Formats: sequence, C-alpha cells, structure tokens
Amino acid sequence: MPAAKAATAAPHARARQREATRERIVAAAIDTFAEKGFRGASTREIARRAGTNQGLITYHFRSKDALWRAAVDTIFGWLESEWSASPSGLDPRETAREAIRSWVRFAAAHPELLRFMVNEGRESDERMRWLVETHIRPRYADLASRTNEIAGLPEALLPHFFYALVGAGSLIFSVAPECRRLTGLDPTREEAIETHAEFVARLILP
Amino acid sequence: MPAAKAATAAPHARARQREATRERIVAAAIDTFAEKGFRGASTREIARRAGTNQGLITYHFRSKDALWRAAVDTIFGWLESEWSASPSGLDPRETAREAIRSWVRFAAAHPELLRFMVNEGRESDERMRWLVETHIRPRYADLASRTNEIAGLPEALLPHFFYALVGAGSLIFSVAPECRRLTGLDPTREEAIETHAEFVARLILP
DNA sequence: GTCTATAATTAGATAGAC
DNA sequence: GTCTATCTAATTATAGAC
Repeated sequence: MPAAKAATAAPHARARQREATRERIVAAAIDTFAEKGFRGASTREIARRAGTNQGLITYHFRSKDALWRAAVDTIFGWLESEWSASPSGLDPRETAREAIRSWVRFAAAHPELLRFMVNEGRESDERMRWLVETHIRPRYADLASRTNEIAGLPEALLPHFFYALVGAGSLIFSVAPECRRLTGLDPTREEAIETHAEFVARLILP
Repeated sequence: MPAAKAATAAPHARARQREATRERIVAAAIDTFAEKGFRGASTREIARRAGTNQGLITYHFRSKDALWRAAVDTIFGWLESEWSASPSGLDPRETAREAIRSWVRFAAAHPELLRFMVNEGRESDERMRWLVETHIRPRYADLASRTNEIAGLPEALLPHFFYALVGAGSLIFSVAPECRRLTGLDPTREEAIETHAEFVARLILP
C-alpha cells in the first residue's frame, strides 16, 4: 500500500513519504544500536522494527555505517537544542544547578547517549574519531566556557569534571532494566528522574 | 609444540597446560568482550588473541555464552578481593573517602567492568539477570551496609548514590581512547588516576 | 520508492585427525 | 589437549521486479 500511494500521489507527497520512511528507519536504528551495539544490531532487525525491509536501508543510507552516523546525528541534535535552550538569570550557582538538572533530565529521556559513548569510546577506530570531532567536542567546549564563568574550576580538572558529570548523571538511566532488578527503583519514573537530578546537582554544587 | 609438550609430559604437567590455556582464553575474552560487546566479539578473534584456535574454545567452555560467564566471573572476582581488603581505622569519614579512592583505582585498572555493565544492563535478558544476581547484588549489599554505618544516607537515595558513584568513578577510564582524543588527558596515567580518585572522593564527601 | 531474491562473508558449533 | 575442516545459520550489500 505505501508503494501504491507514493506512486500515484503528487511529487511533494512522495517526498514526504520518503522522509517519513527515513525517519522511521533512523528511530528504529537508534533503539537497536543502543540496545545491542553497532555489531550486535542487524540491519534486518532495524528494518523489521521500522516496519519495512532490509533493502530499503541500503537504498536510503548506502551502508550500515552511514545509518549509524544518521542515528548519532539525530541524538546529538536533540542534545544541542536542549543545551542551547538553557535558562539564565538568578544567581550563577542556582543557574549552574539548573543546567545540571537539565542535563540529567536529558539523560533520562535519551539513555541511548551514554550507550553510544561507551560503545564507541573504547575503540580507537574511525567511528569514535568521527563521534568525538563531530559531536562531543562542541559540547565539551560549551561546558568549558560555562564552568569558567561560574565555578572557578581549575582548567586541569575539566576532563575529570566532564566525565564525572556525564557518568553520574546518566548511568542509572542507561542501565534501567538492571537498576529495576537490582534496587526495585524504576529510573524511568518522573519522580525518580527528579530525585536523581537533584541528587547530582547537590553532589556537584552543595 | 604445545600439543607435543602436553602429550609427553607428566599428568600434572598436562593439567597445568590445560589451566594455562583456559586462562589465556579467558583473558583474551575479557579484552574482546569489553571492546566489542558480546555480539561483536567473535570466538575466532578471541582464539586468535589467545594464540590458539576456535575449536579449543568449544572444547574448554562448551559455548560462547559459558565463556562470557567465565570472563565475568574473573573480573568480579578481582573486584570482590579488592573490596574485602579495604582498610579501616582512622575517622569514619576518611575511611569512607579511602574506600571511594580505592574503587576509582579499581575502575582504572579494570575499565572492562563498566563496559560489561552497560553492555548487558540494558537488555532484560538472561545474561543481565545472571550478572545482577550473581555478581552485582552482593557488591550493592556491601555498599548498603557501609553507607548505613557512616554517612547516614537515606535508604531511598541508595540507588541514586550507587549509580552516581559507579558512573562518576569509572566512565573516564572506560572511554579512555575517547578521553585522550577529546581532552588530551591520558586517563591511564598514574597521576590522572590519583587526581580522579581525589576528585570523586571530595565530590561525594567534601 | 518499495520489496524480494540472492551473492559473498562471517558467525558459532561440531567431527574427527593427531 | 590441540588443531583443521566443515556444517548450518545469519550477516551486509547488491540486483532487479514492480
């Protein structure tokens, strides 16, 4: 049916159809790569989850590697818009706390982020280099400029601060099924997210 | 040559040979699973890294799944001995700080730990359940008894504390190649490890 | 655009020589 | 015990029908 619809519809409708299919594939790719890693995720399963077939992935994305990049572009695009829309005003310390809470909320909404970092950050291969240069370095630079403004963190401690913040803020959400089983706490619940946000914010800025 | 040696040696020498081979395979499995995840690591590559062949893995471990369990047993065995050998005396607060530093040093020496947690903690499958019940829950219980003794942490915050501590303490080491590329800091250096240990200890207990 | 069929690799597990 | 050869199944990428 989708094929027939696209074939008989106006040109711009076909373009919309194309875009909708691409987006369904990317959404399925994000879920599957996050769950099973790059190697563990098969293009057949991604296609099945997107409600289409494996041949279409090659048609739209050329290769599994290119699909992975499209998935990462999407996730970090979300992060970028969230990050740029941060509030200011109030006193600097409370502004910084709110930025941390805001990061934790993002990590809760997108637990895939840490999984992609851990999955790719360990191998010194091409995917890791691309991920760092394209997406992580700009966010790291953002953080650097903000901490200089307010906290007076020594430059040498910035890497430690960055990875401690990312790890403390997002691990619980990235291993949510494990956390549920281990502790009984469901970290996807709104209440748990706010508790974690406040916990991490007060940890870093008591 | 190893075959000939084993065939002509005394029985106990053959048993030693057997054990040595098993250990080489497990060591290679830890590295490979940590780098590429369960699905991404092939038994052929593990065998090659261990200096042997794929058939021997089946002989010694029956299946890839059983080899993975042997690898995890080994890693968490290291953690258990490290954890039980913690110092006491001094004042409770400084004892707790030293326990945190000690955890960070372990995470630096064994960055595979977080990778295994993140790789398996996301899927609600059999490997995750086994990992939690066999290895993670006992360590979580250890932590629970210790925090009760000293810090007066509310029971409800324990899950948040646990995952914040694990994430903050170990992420930088688990994505070491990424950290090097992003920040220029090599987190495998002794100096960087001590800085991170002190940073995290002071974060949690100022 | 979408889908089916298939080619070329590669995977884990097994069988049997030594 | 160790190793090579092979079986079956699954992988990505491609070709071509519609």
